[in-house]
Amino acid sequence: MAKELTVGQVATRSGVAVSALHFYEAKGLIESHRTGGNQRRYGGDVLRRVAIIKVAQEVGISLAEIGAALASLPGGRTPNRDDWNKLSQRWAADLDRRIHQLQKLRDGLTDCIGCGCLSIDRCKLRNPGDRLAAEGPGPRRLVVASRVY
Amino acid sequence: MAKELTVGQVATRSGVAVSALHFYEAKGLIESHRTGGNQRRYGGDVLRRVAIIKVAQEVGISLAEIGAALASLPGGRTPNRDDWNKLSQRWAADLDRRIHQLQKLRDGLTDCIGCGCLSIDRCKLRNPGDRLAAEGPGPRRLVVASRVY
DNA sequence: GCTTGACCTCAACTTAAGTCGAGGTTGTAG
DNA sequence: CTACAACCTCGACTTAAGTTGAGGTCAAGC
Repeated sequence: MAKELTVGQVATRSGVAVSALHFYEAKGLIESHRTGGNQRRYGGDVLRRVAIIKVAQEVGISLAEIGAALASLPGGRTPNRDDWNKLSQRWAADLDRRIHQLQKLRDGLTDCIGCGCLSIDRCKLRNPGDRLAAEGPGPRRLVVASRVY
Repeated sequence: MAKELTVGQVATRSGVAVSALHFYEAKGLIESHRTGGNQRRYGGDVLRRVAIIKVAQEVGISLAEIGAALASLPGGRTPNRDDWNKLSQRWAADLDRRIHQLQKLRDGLTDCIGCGCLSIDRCKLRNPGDRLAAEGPGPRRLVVASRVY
């Protein structure tokens, strides 16, 4: 049997703070069972889960989305190569979309250099149709949320 | 003389909420003078300023950075074509950097598809050297802030 | 001259992703 | 068997970019 890990061990091995692990657990992203003295013990699979969480975060995916993705893994078991495949592909596609959106914005910005058109309605960047260009998991997730919901 | 605008008028014309305009003013991004009855009145230039703020935000630039950029405009005057030029170029360069970072991440993700290597230290995505790949004004500005400062 | 809608300030709340600290318990090395 | 490190919970705090609401004032049309 793989040895059980304490929070501290998971923290040092994964490079994530203990408080963050507590937090992930509260959010249902990872799980543990408890010792008689109410201390957490983790199976070795938690390291891979945390690794996935971190990678996904770097890719710009929110914990909520990560949680949903992890929860959607059949049976809630430790993700295997195939599961990871699916997540990777999904997230790579996400990333692609965001890259394209940013490229569109960049092109618009380049076009606008020197045009001084910002207050004019026809400017690409100010065109409402293109306004959703920066949508998706981006810097303004909060703003988007508060605007939309 | 260009007619003065009320907050409400600026709000409808710019598509930004009144509360957001108050907020921008508190942050020093826009200015107004007051009527005898303490109500805000704006010059027409505020519309262009707000337009610039929105575009910059869509590009992923924080209000703090936008404020700094606007404040750096010589004399605090209404930005003219040349000023806009400089800002555009700066922001386009920013955007470029972020696009490249995301592309690096995407490539890493693609390489990893099916490799099942997440728990292995040599994985590109888990390599500490590449960890800063998602740095910069991105989705995790907050996270970065709370980690770094 | 009064009513109604737009405006004012200020404080509290929101979201995400945690961190920090207080006050108390557990587990292990010596 | 005791000291001390590591663990526990819970609540408050952080940042960004605003929104919401209370309580009060202003301006414009009739």
